[in-house]
Amino acid sequence: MTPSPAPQQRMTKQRAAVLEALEASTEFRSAQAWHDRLRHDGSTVGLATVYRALQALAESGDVDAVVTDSGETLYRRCEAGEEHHHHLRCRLCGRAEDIDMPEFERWADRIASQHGYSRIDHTVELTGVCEACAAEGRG
Amino acid sequence: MTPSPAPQQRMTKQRAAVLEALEASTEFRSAQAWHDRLRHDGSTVGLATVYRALQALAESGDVDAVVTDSGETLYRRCEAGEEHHHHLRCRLCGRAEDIDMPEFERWADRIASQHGYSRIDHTVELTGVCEACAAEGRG
DNA sequence: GTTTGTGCAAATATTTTGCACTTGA
DNA sequence: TCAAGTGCAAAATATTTGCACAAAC
Repeated sequence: MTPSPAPQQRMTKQRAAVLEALEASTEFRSAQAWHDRLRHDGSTVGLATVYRALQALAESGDVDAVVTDSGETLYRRCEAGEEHHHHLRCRLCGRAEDIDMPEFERWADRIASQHGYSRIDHTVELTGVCEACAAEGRG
Repeated sequence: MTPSPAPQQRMTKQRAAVLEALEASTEFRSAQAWHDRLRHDGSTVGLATVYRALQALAESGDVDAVVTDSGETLYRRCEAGEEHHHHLRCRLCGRAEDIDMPEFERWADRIASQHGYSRIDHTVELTGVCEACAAEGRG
């Protein structure tokens, strides 16, 4: 019965580095990719630590996490205190736009109740090819 | 430059068993779960074969595949020749309903073009707790 | 000083692949 | 016949965990 009111997170050098990396980009990247980037930037942080940090941040809502079709989990920093929102992500370069869809939220709730479902959650991911990537003829 | 016009699939005992299992349920299950069920039902089919079969079926559009938050891929039979559709899935028992959302498709395309994205694809997964599970007070 | 975080390596979990053998069309 | 399918075991990929040590508060 330990109360643990709000699991305090200590600000370590490693965690700061992860946050800094997240701040420096708006792209969704896998834990491994963030780790690579950190190592390239001179950090000696361990892979497991990056996983643990991203996990903690995702749990506290400070980063967005999405799962790709291949089962990889991608992370991206989340605008502070932002409302629940969705993403339009370029599947080639990882760039992502935030999009709002208030109509959808209402619609989802309605459909769910019609089918007798409660405690609804939803995942919406739009992926495509952004203008820059399309211009380069990639893909 | 082999033409390979339409990759013919042979109907083997194993593949038939997989299809039969899929037909007997409307729930989303992981490849491993389908394999377990097949073994329980007396089949001696191998795990790799189940993976290969589900993969082939998903590719040909005969089964629906979704990826969970934890990265597992779930499969379910797909109504023959059905249009693109989405699911409302119970995260406790795996039951799922098919839902239609023509408005959403149009809306997604519009949003995407507004941001300059092309070749749009989307993932929409609604999850919740179905009436039966809620009644049992699970979760 | 005690609790939380870290690095490493080993463990897990899921899915894929190489290969010799079998089988459906 | 013979290309496609299968089983097994090993590989690949992605992530988690145990543990001794270090650092934060």
